Amino acid sequence: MQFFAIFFVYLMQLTASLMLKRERQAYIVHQVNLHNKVLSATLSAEIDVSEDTIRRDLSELSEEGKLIKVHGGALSLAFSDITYPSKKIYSQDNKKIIAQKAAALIKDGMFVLTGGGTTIVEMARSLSPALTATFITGSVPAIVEYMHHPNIEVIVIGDKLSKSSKITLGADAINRIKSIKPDLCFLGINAIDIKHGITDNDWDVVQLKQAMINSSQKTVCLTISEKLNSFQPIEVCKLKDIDILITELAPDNPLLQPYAEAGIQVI
Amino acid sequence: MQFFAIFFVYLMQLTASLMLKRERQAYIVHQVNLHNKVLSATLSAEIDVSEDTIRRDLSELSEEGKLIKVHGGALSLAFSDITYPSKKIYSQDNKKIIAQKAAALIKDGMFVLTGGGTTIVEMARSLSPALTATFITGSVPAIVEYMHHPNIEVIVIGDKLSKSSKITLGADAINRIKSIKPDLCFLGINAIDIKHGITDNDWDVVQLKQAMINSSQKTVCLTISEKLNSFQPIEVCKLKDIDILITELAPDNPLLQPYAEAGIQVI
DNA sequence: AAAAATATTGCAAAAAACTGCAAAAAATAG
DNA sequence: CTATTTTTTGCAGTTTTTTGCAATATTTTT
Repeated sequence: MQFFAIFFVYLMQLTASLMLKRERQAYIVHQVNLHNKVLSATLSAEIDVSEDTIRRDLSELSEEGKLIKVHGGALSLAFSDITYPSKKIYSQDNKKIIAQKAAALIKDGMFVLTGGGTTIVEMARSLSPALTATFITGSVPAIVEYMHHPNIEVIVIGDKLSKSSKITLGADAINRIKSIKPDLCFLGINAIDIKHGITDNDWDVVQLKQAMINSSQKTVCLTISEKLNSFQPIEVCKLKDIDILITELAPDNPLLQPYAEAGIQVI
Repeated sequence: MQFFAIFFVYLMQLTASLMLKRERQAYIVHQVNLHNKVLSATLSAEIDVSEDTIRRDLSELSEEGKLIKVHGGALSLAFSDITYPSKKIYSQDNKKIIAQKAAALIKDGMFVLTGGGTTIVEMARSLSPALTATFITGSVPAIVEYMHHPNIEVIVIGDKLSKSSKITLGADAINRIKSIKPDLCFLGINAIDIKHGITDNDWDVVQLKQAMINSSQKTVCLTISEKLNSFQPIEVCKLKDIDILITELAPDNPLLQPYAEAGIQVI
């Protein structure tokens, strides 16, 4: 405890004694880049100056484009609006990578069951025009994509259309899925995690996904790596129930090792 | 010693609970993009703020176009973006006229069965946004239109998708149609004529149309006047089996008189 | 049609930002 | 080294922003 006391006093002296404006601002920029955010109150306490001074510093640094000033403090440029669109495109690219890996699994003559979601639609777009296979789905955007393909057959799963997810949901859809035995099932997933398995946030969607997994010979899950190690309220299935996991990452990425060790083929 | 305890607690609070507004909003956007939907209640618990604050955040983000605010939470844009073909086939004003006459027949709470074809799609576009009804169809373009309507429910008839006609066709579709009793059935027709009744040129489509007509309380046929008094190889049904005929012409047009005399209500 | 959940609105308290100003510190010139 | 100018800083009063609460609508569900 004494050590802490000494340490603390040392810190105080360091910060309090000599801090020129330049020095102080450099410190602030450093903190922002380190923690992605700073609070005026914290800085004011850390360096021993009034909040007014901190505010003036933040204003200047903001003018210089070194950080983003917000009510109560400042954020790193990483939060900038500029980052958002590019991040979105980035995510779109990732989905393309996933889509291509997934499309490569489909061979001529296969029966393929697919769910909904943007990743699945992307996969539909990535299919080779020469592919001849049968796709079964209740996802309207996917149907539209498949419809434009020259050689694949499309079986529509009917039922009540969910406007939010744009797929058909209900007992009818589930029954129909139970009556088929596709070779492959592609599922865009919302959350996956070693402990909870695959999870989602919509009861009806979960019912359908469970039926899809049960009917299929092999289940392939598609997800961007951001969704790895996250979970949601409702369990879809255990990890052992899926066969293949596809992300935009290289299969040997450390993030994926736990899943590989759980017996899932990671692509 | 006590001072340190207080100091640490202070720090923890700063980092754990206090979240700058912008930061919080960035987190919300991230969550929405990741999981396609968020609930106000969940967010309020996750970040430790009142639901009012979350709602205000969602409103602002919604204004900025970063997500779609809905009752209880918000949805990702990506999901709603997927389908907006918006290819305005300002084909014929005639079809618009027909569409409007047809749309006027549909009252709140009705169950409506519709076929495929451009006229039906045009009708879907002419529906009042306030209309609350249930539409049943196997036509993909129609489904896409209905999906964009705020208040109608959509039941999709599943089966094998015919790429030429963009509707589902087959025994399954027919069976499903047999199991329902819609108030109205709208049929875009290919040929009508006093002697042969309603005729078409695709065997499977005819099977389906027959099932639709048999199931429905009332059958409404839509056609541009060009198709009047023409016929095709396969009979769909007799004139007496349909109830209402809609064309772009005024009801008292001489061309339509034979049909009126045959007992059909001409609009 | 009633009950539950969610939204909206107005309001008040707290936090933060801004304003003008004066004192202190630093820089500059003589 | 001193006097003057400039910059920086803190302070007090005022304004704006943010947030939560309560009362009231509205929507969704049963």
